[in-house]
Amino acid sequence: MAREAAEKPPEEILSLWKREQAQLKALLVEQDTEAWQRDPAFSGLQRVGGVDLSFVKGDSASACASLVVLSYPELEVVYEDCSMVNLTAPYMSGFLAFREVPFLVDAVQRLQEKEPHMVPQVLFVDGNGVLHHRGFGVACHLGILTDLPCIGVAKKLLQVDGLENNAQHKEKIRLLQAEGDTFPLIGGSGTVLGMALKSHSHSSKPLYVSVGHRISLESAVRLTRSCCRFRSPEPVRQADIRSRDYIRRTLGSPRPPPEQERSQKLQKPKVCPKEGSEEPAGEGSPPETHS
DNA sequence: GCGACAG
DNA sequence: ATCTTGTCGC
Repeated sequence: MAREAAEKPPEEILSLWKREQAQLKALLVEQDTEAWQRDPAFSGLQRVGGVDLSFVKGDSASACASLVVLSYPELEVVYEDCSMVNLTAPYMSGFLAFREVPFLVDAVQRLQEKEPHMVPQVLFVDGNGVLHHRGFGVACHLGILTDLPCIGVAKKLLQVDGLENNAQHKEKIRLLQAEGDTFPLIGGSGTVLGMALKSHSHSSKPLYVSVGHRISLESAVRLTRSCCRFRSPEPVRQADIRSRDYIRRTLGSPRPPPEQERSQKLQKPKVCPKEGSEEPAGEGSPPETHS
């Protein structure tokens, strides 16, 4: 049933994907387009969204795609959509969107149809925006396909355009002192591709923020700061937590070793190796928890 | 053969 | 992404 995702796509496909990224990139807007983005207190911002995918452990093709919407500035979850999906494309650095974005777009469209008033005014995406091999990461891709402002938030530095996670980079990280401290990620051409941000006082590893669509880097970093209760922005963190929980509740224990299985084994003793029986004859029926 | 490699 | 418990620290 759960086919594995496809093998590495042939060069021909990668060429098509690169062309598509280039075409969509022409539509990219890397500045603030909304009034609330320029407001010192983000007045007018009421809903922030987050998306993420979590995978079933042994299966690189089965995942739970989740979209959550939080109230701003309270950061309380007001909408959640989790759904199991079967991925087709394999993961390839530089082409993450072709693997994950179709399911995220689906989730956004479901929301737009069913509860348009709940559509978020900005989406936090787990991955990069313009900090990308061809300047068009998954956050840009999702932004263009949904026409929503998007912010790319990665947990690891994507080493592109001269950016390296070398000793100097690590030293800059070490110099990030207080929560909110940043340093620019400057590409070979001198362009600022993103910002490393210490998003939480107790986090030694920074967040790598970059523009997805319809927001400036300055606003993106400022809003990311404003949405972090812990290391990652609350919308993404909630999407992550809830997608994992959904998997655990769904496939986590389809058949939690019921007592019946144990009695069957006793009735049909297959093997009784050696003398020591490790299992105390007792039972361990996990209290069925409902809801 | 070795290093890179968002999620 | 996932494999993984306890553990050190505030």
